[in-house]
Amino acid sequence: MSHRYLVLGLLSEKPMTGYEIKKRAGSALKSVTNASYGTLYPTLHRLLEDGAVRMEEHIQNQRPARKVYAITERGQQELKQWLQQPPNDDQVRREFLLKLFMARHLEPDSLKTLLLQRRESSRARLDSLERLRTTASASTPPNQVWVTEYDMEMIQTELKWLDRLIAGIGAAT
Amino acid sequence: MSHRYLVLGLLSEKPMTGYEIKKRAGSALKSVTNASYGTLYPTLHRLLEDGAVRMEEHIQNQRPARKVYAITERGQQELKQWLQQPPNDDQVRREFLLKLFMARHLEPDSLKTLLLQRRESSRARLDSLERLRTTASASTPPNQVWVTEYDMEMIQTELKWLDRLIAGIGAAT
DNA sequence: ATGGGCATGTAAATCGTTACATGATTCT
DNA sequence: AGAATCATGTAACGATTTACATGCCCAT
Repeated sequence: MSHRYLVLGLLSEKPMTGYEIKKRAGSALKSVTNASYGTLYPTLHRLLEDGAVRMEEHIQNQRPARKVYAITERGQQELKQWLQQPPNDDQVRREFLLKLFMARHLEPDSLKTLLLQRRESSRARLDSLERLRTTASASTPPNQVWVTEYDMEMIQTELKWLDRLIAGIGAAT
Repeated sequence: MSHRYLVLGLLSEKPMTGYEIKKRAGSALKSVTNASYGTLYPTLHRLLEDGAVRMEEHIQNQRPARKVYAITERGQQELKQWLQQPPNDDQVRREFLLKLFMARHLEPDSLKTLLLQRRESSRARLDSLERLRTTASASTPPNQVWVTEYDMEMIQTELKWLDRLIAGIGAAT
């Protein structure tokens, strides 16, 4: 039940709506999880039941009310306790790598397409991280910057590796 | 249903038992998935039903029979078709990074422990990859080597990043 | 003798995605 | 005019883990 702590952690920064949590999870924490609304909203409801968060409804006309969630004392405590435990191992599911692993069943052209598309999306991700970084105010906690740096370095390493591969298969043709 | 293709792909190398598939998935393909027996065995049964694999039982005394699975023509075809499709995005769940992101709620000592333990397990993983690499026979397909190189470079990048962080928080004390 | 590796599997519970439903506002 | 963003949520389905069940063989 790790999304519980994702949500709790984001709310410990500042009160937010479900929608905002999703956005933030999808930018700064993209390498941590890919949670969808179908996970996030029920998690929020559960947290509310358990008294780990509190909710304030801001009614607007003709639109769904913004439900702003804030962490409670109980929630803070639960979060801190969870933080003490050693983290579980990373879980991954990488179809791209799996396909590469089986590339021997692939035409050279399809392989090249696979690699080029990966490079494209990695580049895009790197750009968005760069934007995130320059946007970050001076008040951004250093530990959050560390995570962004981690992501950027990983992607840069991947890009170099991709470029080498692409050059390699190009030469072999 | 991506484990279907993981299994199919491994069986396209050579016939194997469920147990062997698990081992191989846990070494060469650790960065692709962390499938457990509870996923792998039912996947194998399903594949058999669908005629994508065939099974041969090798009875031994006093032990469960080894069930050796091999890919069929149908399976080959299905695998190739899947390979043509563009891969889904990577899915990740990284508690370690999430905890780091929230490290402001953590005592300096706990933070240091978190980082040191991560370094330890990353080192172990790097060692096992190095062993995998030196063990790899000359007949190992190049694309499989690429995946191992990918993993190694990622982990090396992570280790450098970890060392920097650890030095940084050490200095701050 | 103790632990690790070999070797199979199932059932319950949880977890998560996808697709759907709804609709105003603001930017291009 | 059309696309994107804001904003909530549910239901059905599918995927996965965890825990359980069983037991021999081999090396230290």
